[in-house]
Amino acid sequence: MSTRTKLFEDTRRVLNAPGLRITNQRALILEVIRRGGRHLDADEIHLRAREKQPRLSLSTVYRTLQTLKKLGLVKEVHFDEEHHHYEVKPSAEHHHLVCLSCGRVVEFQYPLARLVKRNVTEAKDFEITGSEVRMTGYCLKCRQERK
Amino acid sequence: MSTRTKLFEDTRRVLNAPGLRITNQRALILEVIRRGGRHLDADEIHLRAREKQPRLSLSTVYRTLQTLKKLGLVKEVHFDEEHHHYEVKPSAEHHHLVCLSCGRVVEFQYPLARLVKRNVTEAKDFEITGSEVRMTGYCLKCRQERK
DNA sequence: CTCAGTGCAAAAGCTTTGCATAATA
DNA sequence: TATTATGCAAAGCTTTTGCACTGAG
Repeated sequence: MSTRTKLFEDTRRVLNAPGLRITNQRALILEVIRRGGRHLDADEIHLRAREKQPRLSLSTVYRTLQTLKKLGLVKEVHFDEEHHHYEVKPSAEHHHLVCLSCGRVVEFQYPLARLVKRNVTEAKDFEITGSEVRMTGYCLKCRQERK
Repeated sequence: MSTRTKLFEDTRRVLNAPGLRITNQRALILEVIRRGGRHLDADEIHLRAREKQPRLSLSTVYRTLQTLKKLGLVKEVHFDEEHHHYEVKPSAEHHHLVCLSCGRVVEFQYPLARLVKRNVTEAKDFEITGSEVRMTGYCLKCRQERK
């Protein structure tokens, strides 16, 4: 089975919504997000995808990201300042530590949702579907360099 | 004591960093943020401030916001999609519920930081200075309207 | 009087959109 | 063949910056 076909098989599995078409671009973008480790932004995805498909446009990246978001396949996360980042939807709940000095993002697992959900749902009459915890501070390396 | 003088007294108390000057614009912007309830974005602040000082520019709003951020007087929070929002730095730790349907933001208090800090600091060698929890879901009103 | 702060306009990101063309189902 | 998706270029937004002028200290 060729790489290309395999990609398609894989993509078909996840992009099987009615009216949706499976294209090279989508397969590639999905692959990039999956391989790429976590927390890629649109530009980074574009960059990496273009290594294999140089004519792929940024707009397609954005449009695909929106599509994947609607399908619930990727999650948009909001780090510090600027633009959006995307990560494949994780199975285990995890959160982010952002270093204010070097910008590095570390993940940590902590089952907050369950803990908080019960309290909040009752107290605020809010049906919670997702949670994101972002803690800021300084990583070991930067703390050492400050000294 | 005139309103203007009172404003200045108040502003002086918080803007007393070396080299910083106290201006009408800063006093006004600070006032708007404080009165304005929570979660204003730059544009909204600009709008409200201009009711009293029509020539105040958006750039000044942005620059003041940066200044206040550096002074630790306001906090930048990241809601769902687009641009930044600002709130006066709260004394009590609180977090946000964002309704995916109507965009309403509800605050809730929950002493997460202490709880999580201990675990995370040790496990990840990360010195935590701030935390933000954003939970998404559907508020009571929107849930009722869906039915 | 000096230097920080302001307004204005222009620039600089990131993201979205319109339209003709290409590709999927 | 009927649509959906793409590429390109242009437009849209939010945010930042340069510069001459104003105003606080």
